[in-house]
Amino acid sequence: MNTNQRVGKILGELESEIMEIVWQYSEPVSVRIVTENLQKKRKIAYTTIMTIMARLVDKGLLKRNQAGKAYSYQPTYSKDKFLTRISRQIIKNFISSFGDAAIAHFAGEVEKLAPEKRKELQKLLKEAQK
Amino acid sequence: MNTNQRVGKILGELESEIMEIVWQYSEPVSVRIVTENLQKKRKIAYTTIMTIMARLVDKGLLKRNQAGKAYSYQPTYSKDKFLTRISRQIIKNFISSFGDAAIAHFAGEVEKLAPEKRKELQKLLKEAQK
DNA sequence: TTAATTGTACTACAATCTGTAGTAGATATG
DNA sequence: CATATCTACTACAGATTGTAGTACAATTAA
Repeated sequence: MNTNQRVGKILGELESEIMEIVWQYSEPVSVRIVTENLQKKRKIAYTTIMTIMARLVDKGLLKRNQAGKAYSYQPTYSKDKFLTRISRQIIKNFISSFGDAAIAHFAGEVEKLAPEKRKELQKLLKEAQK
Repeated sequence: MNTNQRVGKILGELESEIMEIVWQYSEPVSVRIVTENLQKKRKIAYTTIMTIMARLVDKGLLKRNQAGKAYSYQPTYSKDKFLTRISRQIIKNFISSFGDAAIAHFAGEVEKLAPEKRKELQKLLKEAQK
């Protein structure tokens, strides 16, 4: 099946990478810092990062504050909270595209892909049942 | 949070609609039939449907056979199988973007969104555990 | 058999998203 | 003041999706 390569993608590749870096810091970060991080891996222009970070601000995923001359950026949501929200959206979309039955597939697949998480999931389910 | 409107979308809106229609038929369908179905809801050109169905063939989601003059289209995968595959891809993408922890969120969210599926999920988990 | 209908192939185009980055102008620093 | 740094603005290409027209082929109706 050749659905596009971005099936179920939430953010662009670079957007995700940047978010990961930002989440790694407990302090607000500058474009400079993110750029340095990314340039360890590959050549990429400062202004590219800047553009993407501005877009992440537009999307509400980053907040920024003036910090002297430069801006400093912070995640709007903790990674945890973000993942929760995003999961919810994905699942909602999924259901709204393909109906309620869709959900069982998620459960099944989550399960298969992370057998080591099984106990954790069961705990979650049990708790929810209370 | 304002991530784009297509967060976690698998197919385009129209693409999904068309797939749903095709899945509804046990027989292969023509573009004509799908068009008639969709036109009950809104004005849309025959050629539009045709284009999209050709794209779905490209993506491997539909197969087509010559049926007299026209083509007839069939889903490559049952809806069930499709959902399974797609779920898997989404989850993989999710994990590859956000790491292993991501998975627990899915579980949690699946759970919250479909409390009535809880037993079903538990059954799934139990079976998988054998 | 010719004309109308129907179907497909091909082409096109706009909007959106993403990655990529340059340039200009402002500001801070030496 | 000169240089470095930072942001704002602009640009652009490729992919995806929705939208549909046109041209040509084939089938069917008159």
